[in-house]
Amino acid sequence: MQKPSIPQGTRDFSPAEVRKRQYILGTLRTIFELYGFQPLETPSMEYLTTLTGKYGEEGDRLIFKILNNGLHEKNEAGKAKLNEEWNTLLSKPYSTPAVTERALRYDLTIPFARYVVMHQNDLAFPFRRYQMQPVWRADRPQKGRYREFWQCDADVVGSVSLINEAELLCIYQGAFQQLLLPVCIKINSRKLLAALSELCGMPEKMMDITIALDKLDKIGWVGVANELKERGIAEEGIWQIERVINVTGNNEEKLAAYTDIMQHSPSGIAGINEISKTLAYYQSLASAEWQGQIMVDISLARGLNYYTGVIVEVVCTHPKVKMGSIGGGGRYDDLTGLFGLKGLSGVGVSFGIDRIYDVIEELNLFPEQLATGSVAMLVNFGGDNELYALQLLRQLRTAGIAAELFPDSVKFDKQMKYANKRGFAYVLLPGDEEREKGLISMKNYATGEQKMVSIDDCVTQLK
RNA sequence: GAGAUUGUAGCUCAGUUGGUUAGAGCAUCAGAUUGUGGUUCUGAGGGUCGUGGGUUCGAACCCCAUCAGUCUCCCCA
Repeated sequence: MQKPSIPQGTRDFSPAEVRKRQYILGTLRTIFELYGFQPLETPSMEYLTTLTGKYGEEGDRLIFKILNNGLHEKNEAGKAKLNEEWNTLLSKPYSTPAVTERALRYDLTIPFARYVVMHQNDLAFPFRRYQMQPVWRADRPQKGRYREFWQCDADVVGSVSLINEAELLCIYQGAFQQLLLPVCIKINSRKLLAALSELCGMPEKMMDITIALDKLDKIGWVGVANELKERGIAEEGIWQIERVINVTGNNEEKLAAYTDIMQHSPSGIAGINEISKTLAYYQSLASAEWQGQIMVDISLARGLNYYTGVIVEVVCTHPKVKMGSIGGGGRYDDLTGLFGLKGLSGVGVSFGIDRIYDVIEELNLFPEQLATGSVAMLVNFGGDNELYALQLLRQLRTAGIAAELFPDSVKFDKQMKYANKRGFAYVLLPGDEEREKGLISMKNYATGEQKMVSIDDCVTQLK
């Protein structure tokens, strides 16, 4: 007999975990709907050609590929070709259509772009959608990183207004407010990062500067300066970057200082305007009760290289929590251009629900009542009592009370132990005496108190 | 792609310099108790010590290989 196990980087979600996850997903869904976003689902698999080349060289390697079916059914000519391609395949990191032409979804953004292009005639732009589905990556799993995990995205395409950015900030605020998580939303613009590399006189080094800068809160300025040096940035450039990093103050003060430093850079000024306009819209739309702060942070970079405008990232500020970002997003111009639909700009945010789950769990902020299933269990006393129990069960369910009958007429204490483990609020005892009198004994399982009541009273009390 | 570390009962783990028949707790099942759970008590079942070689009179323990898990770096969510 083989020992059962599940593939590396995948997880089972037990009932209590599913409930907690659904609590998070449900909260997000309610918010998305409140802001007028529409639900979208796309297939678990896409054509490999849809996905390759969209996530960079590293990304291509991490796409889960699906072996073609019917490989064994090929005719002789097919077999020869397959043999040849198989050998090529083994010597190279990528695949060939003879062996694989489908792959598991790597994220939700590219399938969304594909969907928008395919359905452009049916959609009303600006189109806002939210999507909550699993994605797969053939990465080496480690703490908090899985090969199968869920993403929760909300995006708007077909509008360049910064009102969208402001609305997405509000979605973050509203969602984390409801989930009781204290957060800080960092905001930056890719245009500012571009301006920064201009300031160094090395616009072509933007990626290097961005990657190094992103590590600021992890390795500190000295570490970043070293990395910049290694990546070939001149002393003069590093000095310029340090000058910008050293700017402190509230958002207005920071933006004013950046304006001063970058006054000769058109993209710098554009980035600053973008951020301040977004914040202005946000002020008008924001609710006074939201606790989370929004902070301009020029060291914020975000990994994906398709962002072109405002970028944001959410971190939990609770002192007990040592966790990276729990959400992020930004604007990407021309995402659909890859599939032939030019000039459509989009902006979106993503919630890292596995991390959000871990944080809520650590802070013990899941609502208590999530853990319950059925309210009551009926003990099975067998014989005529079984039929009596079934009638009662029907009445309870008709009244909307979640209840279940122990299906086997086994020893009493076994049924009671089962009830205890399941954590029912009440156990109902339809035995000989109750049946003859047309009553029911109900036992409160928390207090141990038990009484015999009419069936109507029982239904009323459980409601 | 690089590195560290761990594989012993369903689960969590002991197991001494290599030495009889490999242990504990939890879980399961049975009984004390055929209409009263959580706390008790008694007993039982359950292991090819990840796999394959090697060293040895003798290997869970030492050596080699291999597979798998976990973690770190890279990168990312």
